[in-house]
Amino acid sequence: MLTSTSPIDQPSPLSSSPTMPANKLAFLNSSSAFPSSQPTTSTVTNSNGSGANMGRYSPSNFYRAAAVAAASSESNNNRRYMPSTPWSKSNCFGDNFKFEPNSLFCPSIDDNFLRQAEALTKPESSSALYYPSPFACSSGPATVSSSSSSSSSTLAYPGASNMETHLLSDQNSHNHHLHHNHHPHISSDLHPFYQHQYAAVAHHHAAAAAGVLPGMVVGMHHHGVVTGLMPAHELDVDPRELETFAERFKQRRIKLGVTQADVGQQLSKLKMPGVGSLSQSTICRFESLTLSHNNMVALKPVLQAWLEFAEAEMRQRKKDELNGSIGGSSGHGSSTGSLIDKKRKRTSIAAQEKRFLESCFIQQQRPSGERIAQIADKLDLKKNVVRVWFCNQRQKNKRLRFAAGQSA
DNA sequence: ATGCATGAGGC
DNA sequence: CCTCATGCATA
Repeated sequence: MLTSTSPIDQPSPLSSSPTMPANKLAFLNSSSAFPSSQPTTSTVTNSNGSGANMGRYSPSNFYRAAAVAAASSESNNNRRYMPSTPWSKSNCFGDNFKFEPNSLFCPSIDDNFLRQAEALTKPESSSALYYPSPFACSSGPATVSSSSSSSSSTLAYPGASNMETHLLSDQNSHNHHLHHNHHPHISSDLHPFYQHQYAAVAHHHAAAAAGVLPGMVVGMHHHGVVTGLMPAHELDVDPRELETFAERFKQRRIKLGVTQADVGQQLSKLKMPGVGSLSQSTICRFESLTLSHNNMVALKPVLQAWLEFAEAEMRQRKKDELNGSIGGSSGHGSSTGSLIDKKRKRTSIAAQEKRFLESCFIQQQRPSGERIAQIADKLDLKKNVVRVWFCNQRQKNKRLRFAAGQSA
């Protein structure tokens, strides 16, 4: 009763063809008997109460508008947006670029699809054909085994080694010039494959002339997201500026002795219209520039406001102390820890499965529901898990990397 | 810092 | 069922 089944959790119509789970993973077991052939969190029993008091934001049209506008802006070719509108379902490139001639007629093609993905997961097979990346075949098979830690999924691709990812950032002409080494892994987050896609997508489709003009102030809001104070033209925001700000923000934040989580919480104190609190995750992502451009742009003024607020506060405090005023007054303590919280469990997809998924992704970034079901079936994962994985993968793929080719 | 997840809004 | 912003949970 209490457990509300997640709405997206569908019974997967395709699973009507019960296949033996044992067979499904045969390809995985063949080479190495991996400990847990199943996701560590076998079932997503959670259903989480979606935090009764958790304010959850939703995307605003605001962002969208900007994204679309970005798509039509020639001066911003370097932005890696994926304008949702233009290529939502069928796009000439980037999305479904699988070159199967008659994939719709042959029933065995699907099988072929999975076989391909399977092949790609095997170190021996250098089917680099499916890697549009220039580095695709630069380094041999090897690397796959290094992903045993299951945490570095993005590097798990066959042939995606540190060296390559390094090259990758170079290709982007994005050499962390000013900022130092704090996040060595950030620039190596994207697989060459992804980069390529982006490059390809970036230059076309200016056709979708957005109805959003730079300068128009979309004051609309739905529930409580950041609304009124965003610059009406995100497009004018230079990625370099964001990068600089993010870096500086982090430094000053640290100087203030405030954690990312603190920032998130204190944000609500600002009482900015439509601005509540944010999570540590978001602050972290902001600082590391791992949010979408629009998201960065939207959050920047908010965080900037906080920064100024916090610094002003600190100055004030220091002043007070110098005046020999009454200090302290930072008492607090009562915090009842509710242990009866129902925690949501995170499914952990094993490295092997991830590799398979990644291979599938290479063939098709937006697999159909049926395909997803097949994959899920093969990996013995819930369809929804696979679906979400693809969604996240796409999103990750789209994730911004600022300062790329911003030399002009 | 990041993987898997939720949910709103949109086709 | 997608995208996008965002968060919990965790490595």
